[in-house]
Amino acid sequence: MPEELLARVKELRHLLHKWNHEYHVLDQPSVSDAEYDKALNELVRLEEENPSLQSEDSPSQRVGGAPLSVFEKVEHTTPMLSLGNAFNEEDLRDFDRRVRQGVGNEVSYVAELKIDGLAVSLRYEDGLFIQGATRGDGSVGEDITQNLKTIRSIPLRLSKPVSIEVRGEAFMPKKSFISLNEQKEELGEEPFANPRNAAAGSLRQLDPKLAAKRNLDIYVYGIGNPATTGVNSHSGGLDLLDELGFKTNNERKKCSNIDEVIEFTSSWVEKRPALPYEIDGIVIKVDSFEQQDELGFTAKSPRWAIAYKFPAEEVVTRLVDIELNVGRTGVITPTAILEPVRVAGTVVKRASLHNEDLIREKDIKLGDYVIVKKAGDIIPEVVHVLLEKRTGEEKDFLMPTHCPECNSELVRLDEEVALRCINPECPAQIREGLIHFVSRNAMNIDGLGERVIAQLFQEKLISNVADLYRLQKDQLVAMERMGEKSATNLIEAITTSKKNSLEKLLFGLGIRHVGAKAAKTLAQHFETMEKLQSATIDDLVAINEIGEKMAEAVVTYFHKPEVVHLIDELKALGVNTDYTGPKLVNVEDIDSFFAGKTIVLTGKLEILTRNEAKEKIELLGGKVAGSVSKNTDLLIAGEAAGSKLDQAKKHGVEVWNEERLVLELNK
DNA sequence: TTACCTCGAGTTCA
DNA sequence: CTCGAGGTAA
Repeated sequence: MPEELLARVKELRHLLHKWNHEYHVLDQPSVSDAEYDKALNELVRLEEENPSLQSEDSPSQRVGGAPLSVFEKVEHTTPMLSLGNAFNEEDLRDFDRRVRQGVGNEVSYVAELKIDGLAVSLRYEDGLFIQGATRGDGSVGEDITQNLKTIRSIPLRLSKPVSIEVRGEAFMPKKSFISLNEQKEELGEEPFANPRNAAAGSLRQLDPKLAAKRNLDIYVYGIGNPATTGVNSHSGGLDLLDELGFKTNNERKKCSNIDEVIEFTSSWVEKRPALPYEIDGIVIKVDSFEQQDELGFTAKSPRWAIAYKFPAEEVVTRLVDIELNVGRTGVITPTAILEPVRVAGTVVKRASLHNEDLIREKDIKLGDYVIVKKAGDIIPEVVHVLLEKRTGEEKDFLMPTHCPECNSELVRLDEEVALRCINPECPAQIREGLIHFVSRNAMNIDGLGERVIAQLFQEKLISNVADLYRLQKDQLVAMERMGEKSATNLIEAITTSKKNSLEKLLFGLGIRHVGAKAAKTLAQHFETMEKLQSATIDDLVAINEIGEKMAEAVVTYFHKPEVVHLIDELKALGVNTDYTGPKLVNVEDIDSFFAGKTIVLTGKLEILTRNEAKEKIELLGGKVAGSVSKNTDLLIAGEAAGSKLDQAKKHGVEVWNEERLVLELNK
């Protein structure tokens, strides 16, 4: 290989990297577009002619590589959580109060624009972009590396060889959206509904060459593994991201109190339309990482951040009808059928009305003009009726007295708002139950959607969940819109689902009060269906997280003769009924001082954060409680311990200092 | 709840 | 080529 060639390729890459950064990140181009394109074309040509020169971080990657056949799943190293929402000033002040209660009054916040796009994660190793993924459910997303590489403001190589995972929001600028839709219309194609959908659609293309044409952009706003970077605050993290060559959003402000935050949010309500991209709110984060750690997380979101959402767009339309649906549990849900109307970027035709009380409370009549908005900008909601638009032609809506599907009498169980069909043979309930059984969190049978289930049920090919495992391929092929290929895939998916761990089956069965979480707890504790079937109420209540209601529901369920029969059938058909997930370690089996003990932390800890301490204790089988009682085994008293220390003395509880705790933890 | 992409089925036309 | 289903995102 001629040396000049190698040198030229290197030079081109260097120049293109530099120009790219100037243009897309700094917004200060030093060369014309034509010059850039010329260099890029030369590089692409040289690499094509000399395949040995190709490289993952070459700017030539921006034009899009070979099409993919599927998106691979990727597990995020640290989960991508969603944020809690604030809809008004009061919510923000509540948030501030909670934060200061946790970490004291010395708090600064960083307020940033919340870009309306798609959350993505970007992984770099030794400064090289190696993988990009969607958020997915927070822990597992899809690998969209090839498409993300076509976004010019994503650096393929960082200014320093660090290994880092960053998070950002990919979006389509308003301008690109408008011109893309103009192009589409010229070609006679359907335009995209809004920039966010356009961006999402672009990133879901299997062919990255198409994504490359879509002019997407990104703002990077966070680091997944900040502990490894040496920075100690969110604002420091953003500065680091700038330094590494990422594009961050400059419209951010460090605020020393909540009033400044509120002023920032309200100033953007007016400035929002003038931005070249869409935003749907403001994100507020506690700046200090130490304080973030101290605040920790709730089950679904960090306690140190919140998303302020701009007031939702409200639109007037007419409610033409109310439809009734029977759910899996027999609950009757009324749904408003609306005259189609555009709200917040999409056309809304229906909105759930939840129950009869809500209809009465809002005094909704058929034919009323109503205000509609999208709560959290996603779920449509009828806000209220426009009484002044009443003509007298409106009709009262009456809840039915009988099930719309099986015509049996509906009942309202005491203290419940819902009206229910309690006929266990109600076809609607059976059908919905089957749909639930195959759904993702339950048995997860791919290719079996609502429609196919409804069709199978209609044609009496299945009448309970065991029948699914009796289906034959030729029965499927005989159905409408079901060919050889689909049928094979479906049978395969059904067979695969037999191997599922017990909790999936338990959740799928749809026992009252047993959701995905409880199903897992039960499966972990009992490990086999037989043991669970013979459990008594006392056995169940003894388990943490299982209350009386749930215990009763479980016992009642397994005592029904038809359930016993169903489970026998499933077993005979080869469905696994054992727990096959990671083994739950029995607390008594842990060889640790903390096993089975209840520990309370108080005062200011110096070595560990409160959360770290809690996690470590729980890992060793201990339980961390909030206040001291006679059941407390041990109190860890940090600096300036207060009333809890007195309480402990009163109850004769053993007291340790933090050092002693750390020693024991590290044993 | 709606929009978007992808896939397979079924139809139409060369 | 069109249609409808499934899966994913917000």
